[in-house]
Amino acid sequence: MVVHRIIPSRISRLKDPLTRFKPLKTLTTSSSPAPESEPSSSSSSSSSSSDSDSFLVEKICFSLKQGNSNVRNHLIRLNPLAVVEVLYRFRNDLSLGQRFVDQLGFNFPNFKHTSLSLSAMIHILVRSGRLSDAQSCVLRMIRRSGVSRVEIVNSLVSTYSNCGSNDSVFDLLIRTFVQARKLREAYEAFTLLRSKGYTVSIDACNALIGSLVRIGWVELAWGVYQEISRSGVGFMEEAFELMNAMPSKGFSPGVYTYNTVINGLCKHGKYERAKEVFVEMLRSGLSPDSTTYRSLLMEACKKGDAVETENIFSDMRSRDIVPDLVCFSSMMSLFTRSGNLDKALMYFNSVKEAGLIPDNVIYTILIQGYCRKGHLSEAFRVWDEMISKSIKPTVMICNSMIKGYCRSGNASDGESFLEKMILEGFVPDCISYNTLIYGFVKEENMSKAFGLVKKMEEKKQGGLVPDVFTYNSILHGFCRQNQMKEAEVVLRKMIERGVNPDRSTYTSLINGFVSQDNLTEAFRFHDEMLQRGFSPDDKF
DNA sequence: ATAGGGTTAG
Repeated sequence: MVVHRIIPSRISRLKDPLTRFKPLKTLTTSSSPAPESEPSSSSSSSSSSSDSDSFLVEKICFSLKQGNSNVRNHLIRLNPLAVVEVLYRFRNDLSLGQRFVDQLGFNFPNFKHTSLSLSAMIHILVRSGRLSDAQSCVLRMIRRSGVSRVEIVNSLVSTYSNCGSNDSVFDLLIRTFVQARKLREAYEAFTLLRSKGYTVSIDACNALIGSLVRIGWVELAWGVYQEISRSGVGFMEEAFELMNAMPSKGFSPGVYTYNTVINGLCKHGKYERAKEVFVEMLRSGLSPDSTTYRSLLMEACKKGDAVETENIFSDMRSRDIVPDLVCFSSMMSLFTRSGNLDKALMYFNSVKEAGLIPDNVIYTILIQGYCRKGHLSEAFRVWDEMISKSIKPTVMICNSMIKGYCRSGNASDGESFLEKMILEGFVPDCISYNTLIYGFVKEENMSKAFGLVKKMEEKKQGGLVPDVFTYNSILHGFCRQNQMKEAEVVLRKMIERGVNPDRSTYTSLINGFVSQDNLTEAFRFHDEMLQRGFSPDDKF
């Protein structure tokens, strides 16, 4: 059985840099270092490499090479420039470089580093593969007050070759900025590095682009993207290399980057730009995947552009990319919104042809489409099919059916439907009742409407609280029947109950008074509406 | 340690 002893080099490999850089009480000698005995940059600051400094550097290097693990006595007189000097000496011996860094951090956690000394340590740690330790140095560097991005980048760059470093140091810098949510800084550092001819890996760029896109700084993300694509061959080579290196992951970094940018541009309504990037993607020889197409397709749907949507869709099919349920539901929603139910039904059938199983959202959209037009029998056909596939009707679907009854002028059948569903265990919500209430109001059946308001408040029906939609429906009903006194009572009641009137409330009131030729009252409510911060309806 | 979601009321 082997007993492992804890030796200094083991301590130095402890994962958490903070514990390592903190002096351990049990290990520090009784003569703990007084603050004034700690090395400081001010003590011998002026000369960059005085004779005493270079002598000190020699002594430290010698001691470390001899395997003398405790060079604490020498380190006491150390200044940041000497740190840099020592690390330059060890550029070809990473284990000694690490030992020095660890000794320094272990004995003097409060050493007053400069950007240069931290940079040198970062290079050594990155080369040694100790990324989390390197990252804590980066954090230390970027958190030092009054340090500009230019200084940070310059420090890393000026110590770069003497430390025998490589560009993955810059990846770490960018990633650290990104993780610290300092995206402006990350972007500036990226730009600076690129202007100096250094590269940042595709991965780090993607992390930056993704974060920029997420907070809406699509312009900056676009800038990073352009810089990547402008740098051309090198980057693309790297992309393809990576792609070949990890086929098991199943995605290509090039496609990934484009998808991030395209999706971000779509999300922020910059569809035309997204299309430009898409074209650029095709030109660079990459194949768009379902994510690429979904971003474009969904944005085209949201815009209500049916022609564009169908172009994207057929383009996608021509590449044998199978659209998923989200693509289909987006398209069906587009066509039901514009009243083109034939098209919606066509895509509903395509769902099955594509080998997908329609879910409740797909059924909702189709049922809703029919119900909005009052085509109850079609809606029921779809409903029956849904039930036969053992998909349970959701509140939303039931509400759509209620809407369908009301649209076809049959609010009381809608109420029967609701009651039947309640018996089957369905739990209605405010929208269920509000839809029905508005249906009765349109049929000028105010007593039924009132009855439902009472009903929705009953505990056994769910104990729902009437909201602004409920009150607006009732108030609207009174206004249409020229019962303006009653309408005002409703207004007062809703305010009293803490439900704020909205633009629709005032529109009903104003319209009611106008149709009675009572312009004084109409203007009074018009002013009140403006006072409450609602802009007037287009009608005025 | 990297992108990504669809459906309801006046």
